Amino acid sequence: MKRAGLEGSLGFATGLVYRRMSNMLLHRLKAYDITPEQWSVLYYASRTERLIQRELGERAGKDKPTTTRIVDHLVRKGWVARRADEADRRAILIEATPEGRRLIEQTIPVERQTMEEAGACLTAEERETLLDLLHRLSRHLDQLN
Amino acid sequence: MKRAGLEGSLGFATGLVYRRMSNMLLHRLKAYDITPEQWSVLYYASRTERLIQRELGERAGKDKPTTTRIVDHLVRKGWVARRADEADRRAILIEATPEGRRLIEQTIPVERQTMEEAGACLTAEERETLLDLLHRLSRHLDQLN
DNA sequence: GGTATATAGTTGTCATGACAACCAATTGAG
DNA sequence: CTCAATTGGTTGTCATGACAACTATATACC
Repeated sequence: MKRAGLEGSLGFATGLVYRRMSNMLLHRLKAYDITPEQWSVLYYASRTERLIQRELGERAGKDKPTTTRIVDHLVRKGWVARRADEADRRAILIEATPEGRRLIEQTIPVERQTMEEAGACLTAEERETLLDLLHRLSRHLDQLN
Repeated sequence: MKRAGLEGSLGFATGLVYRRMSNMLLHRLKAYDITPEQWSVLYYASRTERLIQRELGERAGKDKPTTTRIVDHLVRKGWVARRADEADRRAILIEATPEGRRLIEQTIPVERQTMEEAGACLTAEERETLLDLLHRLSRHLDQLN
């Protein structure tokens, strides 16, 4: 199919969709004073015990400096705590506080609902297809480095 | 299908793919001293005559402040010029310079090739499907505002 | 054991993107 | 015509993300 401008570019198309989705979620989360990126980090922090900062960042898809700064924000807001790792003194264990856990439980439905509405123009099957294609791309791009 | 963590979230998946693709292109364009976002704006500037800054930003999917700043960079590098619009004295016409046009012609194959490699894990048909789903999402999200 | 290398984290700088506040010019309603 | 609202653009602030440089600790190799 012939497309005008950059509409045929995968990078351009994913960027547009990502920014719009992220923005939509930003507004829905505004009442909770948390950004989508902070939310994803707090989410993973709340799901796992004994997670060091590097692992947390990797799961959330963030690099080291970004992880440091997002965790800084979460600490300042009282949603996670940094704790020494006695086994490896370079490492820092990140733990969600009770307030952080409460916030995540409250907002999981907000995230779900937002993604639901964002994807409402697609059938359930199309959404599955899209997720599958994105996951394959993601893994492929990870390997290219 | 059951997925761990945020893998089932469309926002998380598109964000991951977008960042990785954008990063890949950033490296490929490094030799030309242009970022992917600047590239997309210069691309549209080079495709159309008599484009005012707002229109340019809209096509490239940027808001007003972002457009101002990206155009600032492009002007500093000598790839576009700002020109008064006699019909509307609020508006500014953006025009790609010959150097800007030369750069875009040189780098269009770089962008194409990069997206080609990025999408190499998908069949041509899957790529079409993906683009179609993304375009539909993009339009849908635009309407939600 | 001692040195080179790798790993975990922090900090600084820059580009992008979101938002709000602002200026100037244009449009529209009366 | 006049004043209010809209439109085009800029600037400031903050969060995110990329990169490089740096510190401190751990691991590997001789």
